[in-house]
Amino acid sequence: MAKGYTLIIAEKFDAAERIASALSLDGPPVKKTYRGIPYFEFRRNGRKYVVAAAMGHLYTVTQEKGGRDYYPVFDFKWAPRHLAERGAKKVKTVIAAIERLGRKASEFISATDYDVEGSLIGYMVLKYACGGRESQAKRMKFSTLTPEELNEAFENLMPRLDFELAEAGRTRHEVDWLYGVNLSRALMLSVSKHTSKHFTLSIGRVQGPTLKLLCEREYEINSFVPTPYWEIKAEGVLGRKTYELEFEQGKIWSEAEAEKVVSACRGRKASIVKIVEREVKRLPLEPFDLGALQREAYRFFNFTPRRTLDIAERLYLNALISYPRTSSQKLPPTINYKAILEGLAENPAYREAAESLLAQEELKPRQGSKDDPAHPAIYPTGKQPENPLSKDEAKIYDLVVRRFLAAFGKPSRRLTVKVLAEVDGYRFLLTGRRMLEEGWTRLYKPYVEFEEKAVPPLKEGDKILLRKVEALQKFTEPPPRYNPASLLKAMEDLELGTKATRAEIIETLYQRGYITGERIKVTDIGFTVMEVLSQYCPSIVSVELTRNLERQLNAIEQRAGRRKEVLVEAIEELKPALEKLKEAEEKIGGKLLEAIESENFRRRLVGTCPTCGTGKLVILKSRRTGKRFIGCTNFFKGKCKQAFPLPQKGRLTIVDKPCKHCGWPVLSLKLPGKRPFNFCINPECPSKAEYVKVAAQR
DNA sequence: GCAAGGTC
Repeated sequence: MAKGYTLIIAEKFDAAERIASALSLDGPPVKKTYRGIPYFEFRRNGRKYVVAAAMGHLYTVTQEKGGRDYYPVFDFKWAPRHLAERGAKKVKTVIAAIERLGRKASEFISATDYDVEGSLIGYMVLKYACGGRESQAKRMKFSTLTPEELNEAFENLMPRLDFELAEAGRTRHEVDWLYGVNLSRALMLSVSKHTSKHFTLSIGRVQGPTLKLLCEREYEINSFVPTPYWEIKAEGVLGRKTYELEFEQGKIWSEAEAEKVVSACRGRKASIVKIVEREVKRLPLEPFDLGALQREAYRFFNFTPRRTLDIAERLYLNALISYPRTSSQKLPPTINYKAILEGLAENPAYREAAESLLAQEELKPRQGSKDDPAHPAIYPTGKQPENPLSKDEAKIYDLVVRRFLAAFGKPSRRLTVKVLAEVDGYRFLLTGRRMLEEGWTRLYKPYVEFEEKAVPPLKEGDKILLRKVEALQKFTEPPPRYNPASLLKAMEDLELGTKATRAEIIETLYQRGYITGERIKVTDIGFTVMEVLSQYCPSIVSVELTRNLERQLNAIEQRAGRRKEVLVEAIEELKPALEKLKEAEEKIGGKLLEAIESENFRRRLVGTCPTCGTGKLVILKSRRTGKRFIGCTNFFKGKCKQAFPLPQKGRLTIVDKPCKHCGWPVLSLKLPGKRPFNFCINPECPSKAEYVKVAAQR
């Protein structure tokens, strides 16, 4: 065997630690650091091994040369990430550490996640940080970071890197860069034709179709014509009891028809013609993948997907939960169910539930169908927190723990009863539901909602008096607006973005000013961007671009396609589109700037002035002092002097709903690292008196 | 000041 040691490259620090622990046969590996970057050493069968960790992608695609003020730009190169992106300082040290460790190594193994991006991470590290060792390196192939699998992968090393996967990954980066950078610049530079101020605009393979989804929903809502319909409700009396009945057919589309039913049934006796009892068994909910955790956290705590990911990341780094960026819904036995439950049982909040599960004959969790090449579903590790958790962390932790506990629960059983009452051929429905056996739902409380509805003690042949029968006019409603959680789900369903990037891409759309509000509305800027791209480069706003790219990457993985051809195709598509965009630059920029300015005004618009009643209250900046305040637009006409002071620091947004105490406009202040704070602009607002009182009592 | 994808 060659002199020197074998260097194993992992995708991230946590994986490096697990790999070293799993492969080290005699005793735990030794943790060392180089300039603060940790790595591991161990021996196995007499040979020395060093495990170093990348930090995700250490290399990225960037412009070959030149500035950012022109397009088209088709020349790119791969470079260390700290040279290409701001805020990637740590990457420099990580690369330096791997370079240093690689110098004395005689053999190399890539042990990054076995997928397109992981294979590329390993390939780039071996090529650029290890002095061109990509052709000599071997590959560990595993699907979870369990000791068994890692040992198996190590004993059966692939003799070479998975170049095909890496090649596909490289192509993905490059195509995204070509489309994203060129089209984003086309948008921005068109605006620069009209103003010296800078406005950041962007578009890309994922942003495009996501924005389109929102625009289409907005069109549906705007063009929606409410149609009237009637619902019939009846109040039935039998003995001393009254029951609420619904017309079995549901919606009635004509008033005359509704009236006919009412007059035919009101005051009549209906006979119970049928009673259907059904027992419904429900399995526990699937274990959490990231998207499901983000949706539940939005539903119960109103956390945005991004906030949930941040919190989950912290819990993971504190070793309280497993890796959160997973798309798996599976809990493999190797995570050791029993040990985790025993750990959780040490926490009084979970003791009873955990012990009841440990007392079961068998621990067999519900498994979902979704899987992930590198990680299991999200689960608690069973470790006790060393420091008290923040309020937000405690919420997400509790949700993860209870979901995990629930996965081991028995199915819930509930009874639904449908009673059909008939008069003159018209049928009414009476429903009830009752929990027979709580099963897993008891373990998932308070995150399950089940409303019991008394089951009527009726039998066939009973006569029930329809004392009151009413037709209620209603109107059909447009589809609801997306919120951050439902948009995330839509992206998942369309396979736009990845589990780790979806939340961030939604945030980007907000930051660019394309969308606004929790119930997401598309702004003028968003619509204009969509309009421009639909006209000049429709592929960028189409899900088909992603589908097509997936097909091409698959072909590359199968050695049936070539990276070069894919890039040429992308450039051939982009070139004419960019030329036309440039020709129309003047016009496009004018439209965009107009939209940006109207959106900027809308964002500063607080509401109608309560003092003069005609002016608008707007957030303004004093020319003299540079301080921001709220002023009335009638000030400039010399008609109104109303003004309110504002906090000078933090990001201000205007809240849709007026103050519930006084009805005045409410602003939201977001200071870095803090939660948004809402306040009403009325200095005399009763809520403030309350606040002052509470503060005084402290 | 531009993408999307890893990870912190």
